Amino acid sequence: MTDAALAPSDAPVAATRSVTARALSILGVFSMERPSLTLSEISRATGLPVATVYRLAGELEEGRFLDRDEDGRYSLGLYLWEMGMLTPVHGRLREIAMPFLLNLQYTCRETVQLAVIDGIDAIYIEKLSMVESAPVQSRIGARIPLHATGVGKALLAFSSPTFVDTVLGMPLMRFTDETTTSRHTLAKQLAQIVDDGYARSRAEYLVGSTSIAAPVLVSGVVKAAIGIVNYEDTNLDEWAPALLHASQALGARLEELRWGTKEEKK
Amino acid sequence: MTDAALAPSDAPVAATRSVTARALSILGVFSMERPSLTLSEISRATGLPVATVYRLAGELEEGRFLDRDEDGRYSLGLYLWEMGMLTPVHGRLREIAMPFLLNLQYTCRETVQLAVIDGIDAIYIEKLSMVESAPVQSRIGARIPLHATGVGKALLAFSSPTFVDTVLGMPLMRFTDETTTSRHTLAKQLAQIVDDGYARSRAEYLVGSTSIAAPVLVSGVVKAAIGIVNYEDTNLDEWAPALLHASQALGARLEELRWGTKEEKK
DNA sequence: AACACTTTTTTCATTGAGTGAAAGCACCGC
DNA sequence: GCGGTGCTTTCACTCAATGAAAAAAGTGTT
Repeated sequence: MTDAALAPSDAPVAATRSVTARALSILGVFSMERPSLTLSEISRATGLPVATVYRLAGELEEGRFLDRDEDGRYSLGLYLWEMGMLTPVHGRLREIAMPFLLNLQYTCRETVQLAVIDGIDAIYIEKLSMVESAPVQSRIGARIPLHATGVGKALLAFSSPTFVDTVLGMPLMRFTDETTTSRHTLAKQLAQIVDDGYARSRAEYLVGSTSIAAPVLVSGVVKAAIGIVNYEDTNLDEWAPALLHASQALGARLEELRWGTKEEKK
Repeated sequence: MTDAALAPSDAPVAATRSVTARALSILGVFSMERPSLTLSEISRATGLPVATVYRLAGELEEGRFLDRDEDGRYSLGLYLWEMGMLTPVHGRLREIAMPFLLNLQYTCRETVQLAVIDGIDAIYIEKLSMVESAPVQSRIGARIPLHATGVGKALLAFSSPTFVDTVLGMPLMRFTDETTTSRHTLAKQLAQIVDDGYARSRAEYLVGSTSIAAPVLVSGVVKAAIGIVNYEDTNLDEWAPALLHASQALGARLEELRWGTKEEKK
């Protein structure tokens, strides 16, 4: 990505008038690709005048939301990470899921992942891998399409019909030759997944990657999905029983812990 | 914690005049103990007028920094978690450390933890446990004293003399009967730890918990510490070789990856 | 070492975004 | 129906945020 991509013309972004929104938009310009930025880069990326960014970034730094290294480059602060750890996805889901994921990982020794739905994407909440295999696409925090991965399809298959319709109503992006882009085929696959209890995916999102994934159901609604992936294109079905056991056990545990959460209204 | 603890009188907190600082202070009132709050609770906790909190929280919600459930309660938003994942501790440390931690966990099957220094505390960055053993004190994101835990002492022992002096200069809080509170004794322990290459701790912070921990050195400076803990008071020294292997391998890996970081200036 | 260029920091007069008291609603429990 | 509490909206006032501009500090080129 060149600097030109951040030219003011490309950034009608923060046409917002409110101070708060401006400050938040500063935090928003950091990304996996650009984990640290200079003052003027932020200014260009947000479309805000340097002087304004200077002041706001200063306040964010004061609040420990931003760090500034000796070169003057800004990066997201540790405090932000600490807050992330207070978030429900972490405290109420990842924390509780961890022992189940570890046990599963221990059993099959493949990469294990946990994902949830956010908007019309899936997000990886956790990924346990004993090797440094990490293709960028499957980093923790990464957003991935619901129609083209194991966990995605597991999440979708057990979602409400109206939500499925919404997703099927949108263009199904193609990522590889194997990506399912036909609504009809996908619908059939989803039905099959419900039948089987788990989803399979081969090279639909990333060439060479294979996965199986099962939903985590709490009182009948999908809260997450657990997946097993590898990047060697070997068959994973032998692990289906272990996967199902883990996802069901986690679901049961979450149900047990539903200390007064009234989320079933949804 | 009663609600009285949040009474206005206790909260001269946000005497700040700046809008940004006010908005950020709203995020700051969420904690492990209070992961979700109502509008008026936030108002009391921050000392800001309800109307102000109403507006600011509304903007934070718009920016997806806060979530609001159907009951109107606010909680920290998923976006905040996503940002946490972009933070250096996650992307540059945890991500890289994970395979090493998993391998260690796989070897010894005890709880494995990763911690770094922040200010004069240690912070747990990761904790891998196959059982739901989690005492609140050792949650990921929790701050713990440098003088009273395995990872803490490992971090401290390999820190710069000036930093050690700073920490020894502060009151060493007592947590259990076993906590080392004498500067002199602690200094001797630290020297011993440097000699041994790893730290030991028994019930110094939490009764019944035992741990060993080794520093992760990158170009000779401590960047983190890896620890093995259990809560059954059994001896862990048998795992010292595996622990040292993991921490050294991680250190080497981090050194290898230091793509242009000029942190050695420090 | 002087020059052209970029980035960061500081200043300051101007103004409109943020403010919060107060009133209006909504929702309890009694 | 009636106090009590919490959430939302309004609005006149004002002070904090603004950003152009100048100064300062750095970076690279000839």
